Amino acid sequence: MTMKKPTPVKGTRDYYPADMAFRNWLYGRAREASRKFGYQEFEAPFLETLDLYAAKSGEELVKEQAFVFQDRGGDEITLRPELTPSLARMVSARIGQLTFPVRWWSFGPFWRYERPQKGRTREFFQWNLDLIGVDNPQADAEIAAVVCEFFRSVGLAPQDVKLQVNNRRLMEEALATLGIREEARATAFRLIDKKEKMETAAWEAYALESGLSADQVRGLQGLLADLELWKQSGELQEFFAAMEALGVRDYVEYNPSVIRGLDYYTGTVFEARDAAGEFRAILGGGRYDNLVADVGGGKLPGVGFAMGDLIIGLVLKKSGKEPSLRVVPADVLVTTFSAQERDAAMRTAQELRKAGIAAEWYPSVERLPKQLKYADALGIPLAVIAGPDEIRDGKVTLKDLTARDQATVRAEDLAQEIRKRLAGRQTG
RNA sequence: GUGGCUGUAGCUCAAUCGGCAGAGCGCUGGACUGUGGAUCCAGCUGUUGCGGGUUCAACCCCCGUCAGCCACCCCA
Repeated sequence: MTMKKPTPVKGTRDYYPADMAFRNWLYGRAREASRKFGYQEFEAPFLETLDLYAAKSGEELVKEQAFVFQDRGGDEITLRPELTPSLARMVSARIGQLTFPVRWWSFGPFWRYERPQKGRTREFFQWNLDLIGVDNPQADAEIAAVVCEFFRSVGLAPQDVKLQVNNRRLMEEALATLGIREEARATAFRLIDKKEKMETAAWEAYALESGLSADQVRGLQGLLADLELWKQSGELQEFFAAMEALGVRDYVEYNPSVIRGLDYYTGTVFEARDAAGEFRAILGGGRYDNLVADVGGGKLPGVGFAMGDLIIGLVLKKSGKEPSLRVVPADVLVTTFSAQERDAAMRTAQELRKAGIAAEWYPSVERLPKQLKYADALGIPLAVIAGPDEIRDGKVTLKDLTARDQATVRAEDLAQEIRKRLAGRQTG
């Protein structure tokens, strides 16, 4: 009985070795930026109870977009759609033992039940980084500076990407002066979030429909056009000054229409975008001063961000900064000359491994050209050839596929000869 | 959840008005029996996503279905 060709689960991605190499590279860059600022790596469960997210992450995210199912005991379980609530839970559980401030980061998979499209899948990876226990604008700036350090390390300059910053407290005060009450704040935030995504006329109609007066709509438009609005916020003034001190002021800019979708943000909010504005936000984050308390911990302020692996990949590709990564780890292919030399070839490969060299052995007897083509196709730079002539003399031939030359050396000198070749390559 | 586009060889894609299903790349072999990337020659590969319908005849038109992509929504 033949099975119908199985299809992958909608919205998941297969990581073939080349994809895995990119993911690992991204992980490495994130780890390096995190490490430089003293952040510690942690991981949370991929499964959480549904109520952890209830009324914290945003209605839509939990009710519409979380993977939820019942376990065999009947409990409502969700595949985590984001990390911050888990982080808040973990911190809250050890609030008496941890040394504050806490600087933690993580890189792992998340799931959202959405319709897949460009830059969005149902299963994706996120880099999360959070600073908990400090509530000043300098802490916000440090978080932003980690982002900038990351961008710099992957080759994205301030002219390629911008960190756009705003502050919810500032916007709340500004809304109040327009006579927009607290009850209407969520609506107003939504309007702010929409402003840059809609045509002006459509946005105005939508705003009026949402219950704002014509005056309020005009006032809101005025706010969103005011790039100097941040000067009315002491927090943002300090934030930008701190970015200056950290030497990354050129990566950030004020944008009054950045507000972020998650409900738990309380102060500074930011998102990074490509300069051309072609893609969605590369990452988003901000200050959440009530979240730890909301999951039953004490009052603990926090600030952090999350970066998905998809958009950053698209931006890097678009800007030509995609790394060229070697997928094949082997530095040398030990060829099998014929059945008579097969055991000798296996021994040679094993000797190289003992010497710390990544060596592939060609696992069947084939014509030499085919074996060398294999090495070429995989990008293995060196090949070892040992036929009857070499073996009789206790020698092997080391072929450099890149330099297009070869030398016959004594078998016991092979590892050293290979190291010499590889060293010359890496410095060059 | 709503709307649009697309499914043809391993990959990228062609196929005129409905009239024998093709090319490039790749792969295999050879030119070259102990030496790779170039070149040349030869060769292999198909349930045209799947199911039904219309027709003398369907990759092409119609209906359904599945999958992928894109946009909305939301967000990393």
